Amino acid sequence: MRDVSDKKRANLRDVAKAAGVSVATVSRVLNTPDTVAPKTRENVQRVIADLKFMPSAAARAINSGRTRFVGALVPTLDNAIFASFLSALESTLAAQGLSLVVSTTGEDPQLEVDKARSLINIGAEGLILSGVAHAPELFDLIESTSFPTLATSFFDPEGPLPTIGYDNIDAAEMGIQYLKDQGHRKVAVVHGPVASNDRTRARIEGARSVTGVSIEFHEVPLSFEGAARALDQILSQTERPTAIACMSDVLAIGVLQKLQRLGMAVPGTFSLLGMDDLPIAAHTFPPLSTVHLPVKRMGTAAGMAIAQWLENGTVPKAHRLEPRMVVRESVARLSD
Amino acid sequence: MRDVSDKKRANLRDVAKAAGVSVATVSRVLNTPDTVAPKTRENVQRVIADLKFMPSAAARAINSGRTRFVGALVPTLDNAIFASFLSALESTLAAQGLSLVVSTTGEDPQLEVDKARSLINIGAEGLILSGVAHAPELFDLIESTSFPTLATSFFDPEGPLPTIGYDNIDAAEMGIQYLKDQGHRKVAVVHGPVASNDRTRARIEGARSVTGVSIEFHEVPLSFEGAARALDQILSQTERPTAIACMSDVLAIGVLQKLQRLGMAVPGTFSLLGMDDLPIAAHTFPPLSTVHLPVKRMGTAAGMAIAQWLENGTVPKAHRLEPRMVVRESVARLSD
DNA sequence: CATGCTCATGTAACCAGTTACAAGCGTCAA
DNA sequence: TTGACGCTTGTAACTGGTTACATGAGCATG
Repeated sequence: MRDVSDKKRANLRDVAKAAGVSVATVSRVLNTPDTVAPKTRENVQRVIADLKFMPSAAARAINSGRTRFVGALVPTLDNAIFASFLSALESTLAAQGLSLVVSTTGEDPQLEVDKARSLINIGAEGLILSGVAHAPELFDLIESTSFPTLATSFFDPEGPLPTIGYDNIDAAEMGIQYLKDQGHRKVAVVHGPVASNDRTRARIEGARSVTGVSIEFHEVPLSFEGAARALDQILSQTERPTAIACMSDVLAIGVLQKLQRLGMAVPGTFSLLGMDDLPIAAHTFPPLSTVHLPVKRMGTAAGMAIAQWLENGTVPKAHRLEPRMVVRESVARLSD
Repeated sequence: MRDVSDKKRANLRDVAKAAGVSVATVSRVLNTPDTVAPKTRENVQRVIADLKFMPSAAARAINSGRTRFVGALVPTLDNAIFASFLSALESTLAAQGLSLVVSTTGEDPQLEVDKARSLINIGAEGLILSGVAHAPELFDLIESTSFPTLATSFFDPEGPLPTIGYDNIDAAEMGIQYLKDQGHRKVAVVHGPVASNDRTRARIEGARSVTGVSIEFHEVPLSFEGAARALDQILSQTERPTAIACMSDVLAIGVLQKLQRLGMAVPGTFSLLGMDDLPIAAHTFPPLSTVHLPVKRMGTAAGMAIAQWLENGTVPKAHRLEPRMVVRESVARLSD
């Protein structure tokens, strides 16, 4: 009998009674310890320890209006690029006393809206979106509640939301321009699904913007299998490109492995360019030349920005992170 | 002026007033709509929509005692094996109406305790641990509060916590036994840090348990760089092994890439075996033979188990998932 | 026409905290 | 001795929901 009642988590009143003080005093010991007399304080603290009392976060939240957690929406965790981003984001938030709730959307705008709504419902104080052609309903939701929301993985100073990210057009242009500088005039671009993915669309636009290079586009699922399929398409053509530019390292690595299996040399037969700069890119054979996207810094910046926003109400300005061309050994210099 | 007051999120009382009903009726419309007269219900629902009312999760939690989220502690998000696990876990939880709060511990037992405490503090209903030599304090914390906690990434029917995972001893044994069956008698085992990582220790034990094979161990950081370093060690020896068994695919891929860079054939010069079966393992060149660890199923199982636990109070039984030898092309059959 | 029942709704207590305000107490100066 | 002040503590209202219980209307039945 006693055991059962003992099981229930102790609350403020229990502590107050056991310590022979009022609930206010206990609350003060927790929040403003220096306003209570040392003797009382120590007594209360002992009782708290004895009863293993933990204040209910929900009850606190109801008063302060602060839940101290933010939600992040990412398309998937299965691509290292997002995992890497979240990893940096989580550490940064943790250092600010905030927790991170993760939801995956699978690039589905409707699912994104639902999950966003759900995150807000359960009390997230802010939202961090990443890289999806967000459904208009989502903007309505965010705007109507003026909910602290940050968009990442792209940069757009004009957009309705503050963005922290890189310019995907630039990134792709930088990669293709590099290929051009190395003498490539015919390039195959391999990219993931375009539907409901504005980052990919921007990259295509960036690739197109480079003049003097003839480009063909291959849209495939964003996976190793997809990459292999793209390569099949490329090989089946009569007039082959000299370089393959992949809009994601996952695709580049898929292409690379398939080429090796076919016994085709990189950069001998094809030059190969990636984008993202996943950790593995430095360790492939040959090491992959790729456009580095600063996702770690993006995670840190997003974490800091949202923390500031929640703490001081300072709405972050759009924050642009520069992609960087990382030259390794997968692209050959073509002499004319 | 009006704008400012409009900004405040509407609450139950506001809705009740605007709809000309009592708070109880509004609450009923939300929770048990069929106990409210259709006319009233529709009226209230319209007002709710007008005011964009969203019930506060905190206030609900305070009554029901349920926050509807669970915490997961993983060493890192930068290894695909954990990201993959979390991905499955998150989908499963979402389907059960639960959210997932992610914390990373970097294999640091003290940090794990801190983060666990913090997760419980902020109201997590359950905890999912994975693969770390958990500090004794953590057990005290969990046991003293009989907090719903699940351990994953290993299997131990005797342990203090319900476990859902594979037997790491078995997994390693299976891999080394396979090498033995293929005629290998001298094997280099490459593994990550042993300190505060009981899974790695178990794998070493499993490798040792195979008789008739001479094994040397190489402990390195769990990264591509670490793998390269291990290979350097192996190559510097006078009597080289015929096979390299890596206790993680990350290491295996690191070794593979380094071997390629050195122009050494796999499985010609060395046979190579991995563990985890990351998606990329099927796409390396040559495709990597590896011990498949069912992390996706583990994520799903853990999600279901904790949901059941919270819903019905059914404490899950230890749940064993079988590793599986995946034979691809990186291990050569040695004739005697 | 009175009684009993069901159905819809309202009142108020309750959850576990925070906090404005009041009050008790001791100390010191006038 | 009295009043002012500061320090510590307690009372009770408040946060935003849920829900036990009470109330009252509408209808069928005796």
